[in-house]
Amino acid sequence: MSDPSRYQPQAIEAGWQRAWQEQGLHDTPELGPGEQGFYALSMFPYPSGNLHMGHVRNYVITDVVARVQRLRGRKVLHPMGWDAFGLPAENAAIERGVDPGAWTDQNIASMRRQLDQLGLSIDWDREVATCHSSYYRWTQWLFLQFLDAGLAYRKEATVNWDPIDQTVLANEQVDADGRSWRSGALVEKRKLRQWFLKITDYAQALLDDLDGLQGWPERVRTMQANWIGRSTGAELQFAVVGDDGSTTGEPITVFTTRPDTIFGATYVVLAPEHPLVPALTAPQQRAVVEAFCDQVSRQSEQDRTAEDRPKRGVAIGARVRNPANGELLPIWIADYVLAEYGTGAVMGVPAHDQRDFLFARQYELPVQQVIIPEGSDGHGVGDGIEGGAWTEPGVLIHSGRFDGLPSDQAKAAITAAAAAEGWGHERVQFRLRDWLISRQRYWGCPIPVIHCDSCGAVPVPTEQLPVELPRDVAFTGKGASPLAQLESWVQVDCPCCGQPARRETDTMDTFMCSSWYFLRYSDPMNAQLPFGREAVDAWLPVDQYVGGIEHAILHLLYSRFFTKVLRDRQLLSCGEPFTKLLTQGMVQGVTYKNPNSGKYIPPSAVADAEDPRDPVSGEPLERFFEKMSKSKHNGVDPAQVIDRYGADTARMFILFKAPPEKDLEWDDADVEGQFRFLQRIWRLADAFLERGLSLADGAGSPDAVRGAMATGGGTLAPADADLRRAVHTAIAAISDDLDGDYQFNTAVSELMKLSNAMAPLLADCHPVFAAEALRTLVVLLAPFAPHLAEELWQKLGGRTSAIPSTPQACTGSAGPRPMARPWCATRCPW
RNA sequence: GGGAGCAUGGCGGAAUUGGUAGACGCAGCGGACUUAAAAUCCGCAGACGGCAACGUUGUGGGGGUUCAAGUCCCCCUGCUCCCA
Repeated sequence: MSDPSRYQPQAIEAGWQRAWQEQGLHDTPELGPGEQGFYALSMFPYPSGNLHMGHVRNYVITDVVARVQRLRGRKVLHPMGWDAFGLPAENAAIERGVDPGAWTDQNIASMRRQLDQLGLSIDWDREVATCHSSYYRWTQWLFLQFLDAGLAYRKEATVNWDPIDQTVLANEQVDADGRSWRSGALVEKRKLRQWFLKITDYAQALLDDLDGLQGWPERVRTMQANWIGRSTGAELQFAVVGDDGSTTGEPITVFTTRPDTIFGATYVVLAPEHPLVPALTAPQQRAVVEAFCDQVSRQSEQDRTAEDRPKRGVAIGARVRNPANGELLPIWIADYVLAEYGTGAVMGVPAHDQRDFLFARQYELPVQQVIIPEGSDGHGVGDGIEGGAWTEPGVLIHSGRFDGLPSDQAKAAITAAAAAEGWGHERVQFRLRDWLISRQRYWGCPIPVIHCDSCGAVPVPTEQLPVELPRDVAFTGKGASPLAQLESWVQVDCPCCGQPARRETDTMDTFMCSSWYFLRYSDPMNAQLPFGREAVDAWLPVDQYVGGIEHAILHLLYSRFFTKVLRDRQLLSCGEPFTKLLTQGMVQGVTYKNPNSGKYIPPSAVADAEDPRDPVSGEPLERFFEKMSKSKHNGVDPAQVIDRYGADTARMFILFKAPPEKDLEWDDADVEGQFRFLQRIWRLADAFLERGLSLADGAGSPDAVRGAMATGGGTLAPADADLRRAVHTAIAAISDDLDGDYQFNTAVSELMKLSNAMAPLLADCHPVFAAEALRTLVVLLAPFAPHLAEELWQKLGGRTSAIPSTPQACTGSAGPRPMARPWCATRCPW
């Protein structure tokens, strides 16, 4: 304990963190004209107040990337900030009466303290918090850009309402079970007038540019492509036919991806919300239709469209003419047709669409097969229609002049015929829908719009920004948003006509705030603009983005959309914000579960990990690894790990235990092992010093080694040769592990191999080569365990920081610049 | 149901991309040091057989291509993720 030569991280880490801070070592250097910097970015956290292991893994990975780039001589931007709007602050206000802003600022301060203990090389001068008006005035400014570009609009829509959080949600924020991504509540449908961003205008560009994102994981690109969901099909018009056989009024336009099956249509279905429904409904059907629409409005989208749910519908008592063959078909409305998708109307082809098939069987509608498998002779028509629809492509039958055509040709031919005859045209359809950004909550960025009876929705003039969130509001958790209840804030004069008007009381989806923060970091103090063109173009796109896979669609898609819009507004040059993306795996904790009771047992209550038993009943427990969570009692507190082993051990463990993109199983025994490894390095340095050697005055530098080699005539003693081989093998292997893919786990194992090889050789080898080995080990270690590397560098006689902040800083002869060379070396020419 | 991915010792994971499988670490075992323990150091370690040299076998299962397969191709099983 009192032995000063022992490795005691607690005694050294805080000091180095202070030294880096004081020397401004992690400040972002100015870029010269045309100079290429390196932008390393972690997804910024919500300031919950508690740092968890997932954060630690995220930021350590990015930190290593940033430190390696600095060692290689690049100018690095490595910022951090806070995704600080959101419901937890507002809920704290409702439950405990605290001010959401003050509550958030406290959490930021406390998380900042925890982050600082990790020794991250962050430029805190560029810190942003989305809830500060110095930031959100620009979120509002950008919203007005969207408005000006015609990309923000307001419409009445059936929206997802979260009954727990009392707000609407975007489609992306409702999961496959129809539950809120945040509260987990089953969302309800409500009709409200809401703000949307026209992300669909960029659907094609967002899809096309995925191909260029070769630095992204394949599966993220696939997920985005699926989400955008492009399909080519046709819009076909079915004329409505009156009782006397004449066509009347507006035709019904259906969207289909299978125009080749039009001869198999036996009915047409409208969404219950379709605008033509009231006009077309026959008087005798009106009551039943209205009852049905009312009932559907309470169903979730999932309930309506899932293939395995029963389909329900009613005929509305009107008919259309099939434009392909003139047949009269009944019009139905059904729950499985959605108003928001396509045209809100489909043609029912039960023979070749599974949902149509189930619907037709339910209501005994006719089935007409018009596609047969290729190579079939047409016998057994109707086969395969018994159990379900034949949905594969094939060859057309019962399709008049199109008989015999294969499906793909028939699609084109029928669409062409429709266009020529005026009853349809080709149509590209996207699954992606416009982004609903209104939220009926207080703790968010106010939408800078004023509603005037005579002028309509008027943008707040940019010189009046920010529209500040009022602080003197009452949080009841009931009724409308607190903003809507604050008349003194709501009442305002119209900027257009000066008449009394009312502020928009909705705030923005927090994903708006996080869709451009990476741009603000390039120019965080700018008081005239969200960012200057020069600054943003100098640093963007982000070279390496690191974050969780859970943002594969939401945040990453929205950010790409923002970037493209801002490029088209001439505010920046790049079309994609993130060149390379690393999605790190989860950090999992050891979990004990009683299989009989289903209860989770805290690891601290388990006496014997080899034979885990329920502390109360003595029943044997299941042991496995699962994402850390309070309810499973399997969380590990980063602060406790740092207190016990130091930040360097925590960093090394996280990097070594698994490749970065894979899930990581937190294991205390392995943490112990990492700590032992760092101790061995410490002892290695002690042994070196005990031999009376040092790294002062460039000892062991490439120049010194070259000199010794020349003097020795190029021949090496066996111990010297072995040592040099180990050193340069490690340099090559680690350089390789850090190029392209980040294989931190094998890089750390190479450090271990090097230290294992050095231990028995160091005593016998030539001082120059001993110095070379130790010097290399310390510098190779620096990005991973920066505090220890600094301490050893100083202890061994180095005078300045081992981690140069800028290329200029490493030109001094006493500095470690010569050591930066190992990162470039590939093979040792012995 | 559709799409993608994964499967290697007791465990986490390596394998220059077709070339000595199991690097590195954890756990384990043996030894040194110690009155003892901790710490540290040295050594062993896929499985089976053998005192040993060594032999056989071995990357979820089955088949194939190749001088050579953990790696490439086909089928099967199991798990994970995304979409329905």
